[in-house]
Amino acid sequence: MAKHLELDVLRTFEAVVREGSFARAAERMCLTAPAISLQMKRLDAVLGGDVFYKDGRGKSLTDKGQRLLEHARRMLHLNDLALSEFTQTNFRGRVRLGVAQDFAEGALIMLLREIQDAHREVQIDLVVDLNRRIHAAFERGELDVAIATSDPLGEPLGESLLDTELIWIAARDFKLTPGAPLPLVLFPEPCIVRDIVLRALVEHGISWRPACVSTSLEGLLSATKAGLGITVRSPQQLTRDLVKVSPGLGLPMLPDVSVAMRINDNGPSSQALTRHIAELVRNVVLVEAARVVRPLDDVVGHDAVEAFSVPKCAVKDDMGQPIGRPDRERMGSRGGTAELA
Amino acid sequence: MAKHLELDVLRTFEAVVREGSFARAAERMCLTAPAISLQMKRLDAVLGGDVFYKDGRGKSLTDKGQRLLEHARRMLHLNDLALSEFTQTNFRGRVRLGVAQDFAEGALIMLLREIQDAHREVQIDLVVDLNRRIHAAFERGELDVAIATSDPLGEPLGESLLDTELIWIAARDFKLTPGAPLPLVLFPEPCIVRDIVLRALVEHGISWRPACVSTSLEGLLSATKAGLGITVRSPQQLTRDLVKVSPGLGLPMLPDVSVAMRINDNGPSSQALTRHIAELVRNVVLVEAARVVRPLDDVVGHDAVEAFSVPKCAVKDDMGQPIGRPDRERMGSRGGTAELA
DNA sequence: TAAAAATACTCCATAGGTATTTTAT
DNA sequence: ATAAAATACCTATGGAGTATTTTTA
Repeated sequence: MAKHLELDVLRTFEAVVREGSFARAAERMCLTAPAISLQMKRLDAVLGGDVFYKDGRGKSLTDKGQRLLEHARRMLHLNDLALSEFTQTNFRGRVRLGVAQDFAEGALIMLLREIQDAHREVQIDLVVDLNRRIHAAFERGELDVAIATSDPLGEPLGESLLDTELIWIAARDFKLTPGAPLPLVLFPEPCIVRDIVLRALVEHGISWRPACVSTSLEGLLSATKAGLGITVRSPQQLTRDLVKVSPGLGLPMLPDVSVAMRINDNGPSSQALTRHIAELVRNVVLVEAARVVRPLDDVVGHDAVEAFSVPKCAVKDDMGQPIGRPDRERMGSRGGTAELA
Repeated sequence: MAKHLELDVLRTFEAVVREGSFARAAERMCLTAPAISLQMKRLDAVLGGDVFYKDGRGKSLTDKGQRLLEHARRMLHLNDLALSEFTQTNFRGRVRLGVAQDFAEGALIMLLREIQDAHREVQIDLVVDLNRRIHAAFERGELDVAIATSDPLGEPLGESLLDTELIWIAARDFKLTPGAPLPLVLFPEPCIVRDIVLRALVEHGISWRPACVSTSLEGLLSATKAGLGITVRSPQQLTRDLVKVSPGLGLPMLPDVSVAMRINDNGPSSQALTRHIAELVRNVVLVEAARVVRPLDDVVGHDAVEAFSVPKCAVKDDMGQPIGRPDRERMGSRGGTAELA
């Protein structure tokens, strides 16, 4: 009656996207290249084709494939969670997890709670802090797993999980006073996003003032919601009240930032446990990144016409080359195709 | 590396629980009984045993099995959603769906939106109303699919999806005035829950007054939150502010109610489409029913000690016999075992 | 021409069917 | 005694490997 996707195939699929090539995916999955090829063919067949399209020597994801990826990640995450809960791997020990505030939200917290419930012998120490502080703590060996935005000026560190847009965000009813310095709602130093924003403003010769500086994301969002100023975050922070500022207002475009995951296998924590927790956290971050609030709301701006679309989230491979590249062919409501190889 | 659950096995597992027997599950799954037996054995093996325990001639779910069921339902739901989205079954047509207000919440609405997005040729007409009105509309042939609480006095109608507790709910800071008539927050007539509550109060000789009557669930909850009175709903309505009233206060225990799903195959809508939508909706209702807000909050009461546990949700089979029966052996944090056959 | 993916072909692991035994009411 | 599940055994499907061909930068 009901058909089923096979989770191994979906796992391979995810690996293919992550690795950016069948061959490397094969290695990761401990399979041969032809096996990968066949699995992807089967997957394509089950879904009625149009998951990949030929793109030179390699293949790329169609829009359909992109959406499949989201489903696949969700299903794999559930699978991993379930198996983690049931398989008595008598995990025990402590894992020190550091995340930037943007990630310390519902889903991650719930994951940690579920882990706590399932593995009473596991203790997870969560540190939530600014990106740079997370990186610093990791480098001091105080963290086993770190999730934080990469500094665009420095070397790419750890595994790049995804690229996220940075967008200007304001309260729905926020009115910009032309001529006056731009009222900004910011994290204090040392903050990567802050640096990016200020650099962009300086480049464009836009004057600004710190309307609100808060160490907590909560505080930032509240202040923005209250109309104290405008802020810059990833599109995931958009809500019913907090909307994207129209590009028409002349604010500078901001570069994408890369979210990285760093793992320290050699720390005092058990390697297996660390990796396991890291994988679960990685899943949750990727799944959440795809979760999109799709309000058909207007953006803030003078004309306030352009409803915003979904966040552009490009997956990158190990080499740092973007293998998801939206806005291409088959542009659907969710974004474009994603190049694979 | 990573192990995987097989979705066909999980589907079988779900069928076994739903049907209450390997043999009937075999029929539903178009397999033979030994095949079911083996699949369940494999499942058990992957999870390290303890999914079933022998219970007379049949088998019953352990607590672990019960939790597995929740995971299984989520995964199957995602699978069905994904396939529904991708498999161009060129579904087209209209389905008229009626649900009681308690189910017209986030998850169901989101499901409908996803269906809309994926199948632009499908139109779903959603009717939200009181349980009895939903039943009545279904019987008048105005609905293709109906989800509503069964009237405990009448015949069981349709497929019973689950049994839910009814509990007394009040605002966290609500203070009951001893001696005064009980201030109730209720739906107006004709309402099944209302009848149950009033009948119970009459039986116990407790006087009451209609502190608030609203046709909208939203209104009910707001009024309760505001402390206008106490209300009766399923435990899923519990939130941070709305907590369970301690049994110590002497309010009568209320019977479980059964939530039924009724499908009209022969209506003007396409049979395949109707069944398909019905299955998706069924999934979502079951998955949501398991979703538990587990605040470690106190209940309202004089002593306010007993933190409430998870809702008791027993799955029933076609014959109306409860096959999930909590509070038995191996009582875990989530409930007890569930008898199968 | 060199890389990556697709194809051809073989093999074997295993899931499911039929037949039978075990178990519990 | 009967209904249900477990076991034994067999068969066949199909997934993965090795070897080879095709593709394209």
